[in-house]
Amino acid sequence: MSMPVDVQSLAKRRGFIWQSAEIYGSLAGFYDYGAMGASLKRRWEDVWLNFFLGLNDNYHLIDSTTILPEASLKASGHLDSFTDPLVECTKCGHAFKADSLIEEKTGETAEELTLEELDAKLTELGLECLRCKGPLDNVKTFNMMFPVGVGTTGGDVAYLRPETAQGAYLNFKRHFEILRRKLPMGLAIIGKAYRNEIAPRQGVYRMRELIQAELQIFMDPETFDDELDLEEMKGKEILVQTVDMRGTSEVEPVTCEKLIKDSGLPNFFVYHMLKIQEFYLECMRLPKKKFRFFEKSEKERAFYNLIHFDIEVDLSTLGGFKELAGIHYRGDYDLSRHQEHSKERMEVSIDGKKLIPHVLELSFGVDRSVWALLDIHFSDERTGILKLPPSLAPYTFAVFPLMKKDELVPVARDIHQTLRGRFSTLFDVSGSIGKRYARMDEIGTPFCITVDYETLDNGTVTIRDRDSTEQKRVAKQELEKLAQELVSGKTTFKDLK
RNA sequence: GCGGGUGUGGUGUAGCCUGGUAUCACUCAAGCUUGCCAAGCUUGUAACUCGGGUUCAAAUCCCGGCACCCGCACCA
Repeated sequence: MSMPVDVQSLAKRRGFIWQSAEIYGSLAGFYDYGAMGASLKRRWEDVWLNFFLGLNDNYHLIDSTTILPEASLKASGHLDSFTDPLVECTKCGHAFKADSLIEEKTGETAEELTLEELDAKLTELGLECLRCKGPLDNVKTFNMMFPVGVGTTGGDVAYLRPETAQGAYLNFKRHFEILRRKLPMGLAIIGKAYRNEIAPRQGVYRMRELIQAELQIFMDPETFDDELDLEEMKGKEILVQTVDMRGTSEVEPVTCEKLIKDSGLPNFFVYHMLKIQEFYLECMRLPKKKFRFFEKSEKERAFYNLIHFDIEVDLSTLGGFKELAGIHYRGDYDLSRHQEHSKERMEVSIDGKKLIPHVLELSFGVDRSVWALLDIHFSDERTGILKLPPSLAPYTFAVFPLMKKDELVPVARDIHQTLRGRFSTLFDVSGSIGKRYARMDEIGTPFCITVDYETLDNGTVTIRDRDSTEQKRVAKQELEKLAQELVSGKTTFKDLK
């Protein structure tokens, strides 16, 4: 009777997310959000901001441009490290990284060579295609950043930002002044970033236009610990796989104390790991066994990261643990580089001590996290349910008259009117009551309020719980207060009489 | 980017080999009905990925674009 249900088709059918520009045949790696998806994403961002800005009074939301001048990206290292010199075989068309070919042959680094030098070197070494022995073409660059022509002649070279982080670094000096020269100082940006992926696949996992939520914490590594309530870490466990633990199949929870002792991680780093874990496990309600920190080895991580852990979640739609976020200790790399290239002083003075602040970066993929919510909370029991936490569901409440009858409909409409101003609420009369419950299950609405004949007698309505389908009766007058408590989590459905 | 496979209403599909009115289910909308978990009845909306070629005639055969899936490569 029921059709097969899966997350992908539900996401399209119910208005969460799908490929952009479908009617013209789309481009790979670009996605649009529908009404449900946009709402879910917005709520995720709100919860994120609330949680991470709440860590310190001196953490703030800012915004910055998505187009950046070339010089700033030269300084950040993206112009060089985001560009790969590629050389194609003229016969079979296979592409190789030119510098790797030379390095493999000679054992010497070829990273510094210009295109012409690479060409000359390839000829000198008589290198040919590794696959078919065909002759190689000239070396070309492939840049992961999207170039933008600025101005009428397009003469000013600029790029779409490959990460939001730079916006915080470029504005560091001004914010430090505005926010009264205190450390730590946190600058959060939620916005688009762009990467011209060669072959984006796996749905929203690798997008060319993506949304990042990043918090750059500028701090003095020697005093940062003093700002934190390190007591919170006592006895708490982190789900982590360090480089040393690779190969073991299970992710072992490790206490914060042990992680600090064994891995030599700074207190402040582990403290923020704990906070990120709390965010995913409690705010997003991910199950423990599907969550882990995954340490990147020196080879795997970006050169500027001193310490780098990915936050990975086990997603059935993507076939295993996938990176959703990262926590990176970037040292003073970014500000030093910008000081060097821009000639602007990034050094600050705190209590007589001069330093270039270090950066702890908390970086989140918003699209990936939203997708993870769908993946994790989707269940095909009944006819498809999204068991989203109430704080994230697109609609928090739905109000129904039991039947399309003149005596029930206006009462239900009244209730909808009183709730809709403060909560995301849907009113629906169409179809049987069961069908309306099922529709709400599919988009994750946690609570349905139904007006029935008993409402006319004694002024009570039923509240139905999405996950258990249980119903409880409450007085109409108490709905608004109760709604507030259910949303905030102060009261759960189980607490109701 | 390379090799292979695939592309049909909103969703999931039949039809393609062997060219001739596009199947079925659910969804959605309207009406009737309905005292609590996708009930029933009636009516309706709605599709061959795009472009070119072959043919009297193309969803079907051929070529190309785009997208998706798998493998390789890529993913600071």
